[in-house]
Amino acid sequence: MGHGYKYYKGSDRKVLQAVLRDKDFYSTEGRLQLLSFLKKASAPVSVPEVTKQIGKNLVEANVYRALEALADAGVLARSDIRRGGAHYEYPHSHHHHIVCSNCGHTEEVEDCGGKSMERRAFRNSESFAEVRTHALEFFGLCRACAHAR
Amino acid sequence: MGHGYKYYKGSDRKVLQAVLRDKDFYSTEGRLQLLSFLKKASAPVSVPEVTKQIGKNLVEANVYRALEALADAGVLARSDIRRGGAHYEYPHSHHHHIVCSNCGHTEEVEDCGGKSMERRAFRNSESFAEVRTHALEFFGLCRACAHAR
DNA sequence: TTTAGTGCAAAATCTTTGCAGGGTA
DNA sequence: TACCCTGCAAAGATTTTGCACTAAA
Repeated sequence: MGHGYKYYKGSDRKVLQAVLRDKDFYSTEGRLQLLSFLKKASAPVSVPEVTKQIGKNLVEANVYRALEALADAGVLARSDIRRGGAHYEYPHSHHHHIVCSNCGHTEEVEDCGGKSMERRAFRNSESFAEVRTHALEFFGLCRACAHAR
Repeated sequence: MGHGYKYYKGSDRKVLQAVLRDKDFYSTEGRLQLLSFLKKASAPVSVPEVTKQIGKNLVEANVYRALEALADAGVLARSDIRRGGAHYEYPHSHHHHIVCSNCGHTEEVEDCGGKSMERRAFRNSESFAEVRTHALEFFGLCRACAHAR
């Protein structure tokens, strides 16, 4: 069995181009900007945020289309973080998040044994042909918000 | 340590009234209808869906307020299920869902060792004072959609 | 040249907010 | 009575859609 990733050589831009081609996406300027931006971001970002930060080169409607497609293809990870809509991030590693219910502060959580959970969920399911992915989020109170009570 | 639930005697309505009072909510007609509806539902439901189904007795703005408050108090469970906004359900038991990415078909998944995951996430976190809950969803393809390819 | 991606504009959905009046403890 | 809850109305945020045009393969 393979190792599950590809070794891309070259500059960041070329890496991202290769990622896109590998998934049968046209390698366009807009998508390269999106991926590049998300690759540098340190937390999941919402569509309006991405759009605003990148500037006028991209239209919001299209960012929705692009990020959703990239997430469906597994190039990006989507998390529903209970703060106004879907958030996306570049999955440097497989992980999840703890989110402060009060202020939205986010911290990464290392892997949870996700693949084995997926396998178990699939085995016990009655009507599913495959399980492709999962989403896991923890919610609580960060120390700052806990103090402010 | 306790067993984590209360034994309520009496009719459904009285049970729900007790649940509400127990959490310091006023026991109002609107909330009783919401809880009663969700208790019978077989899958997580969105706010617009609940509102439409229950009828004119409730205003959407209020359903948002009520369900969010009840979820925060632990009376309901919220799942962000990648289908247009938050969904709520009456937690007959602690469980999660597998959702078909194609058609939205939903099936329940038994518990995942959630409490121990929460404890582990909390222990490894750097800036959190507590972890209260978690959300976990699996995504895949149901058999019907897999065949239709 | 064939197919996919994009900008633009409009609409549909989902959600929040403020406030005055009515219900619950 | 005191406080919470609700309806109403309005605004804000998020997301989807159609279509003509452009860019990538």
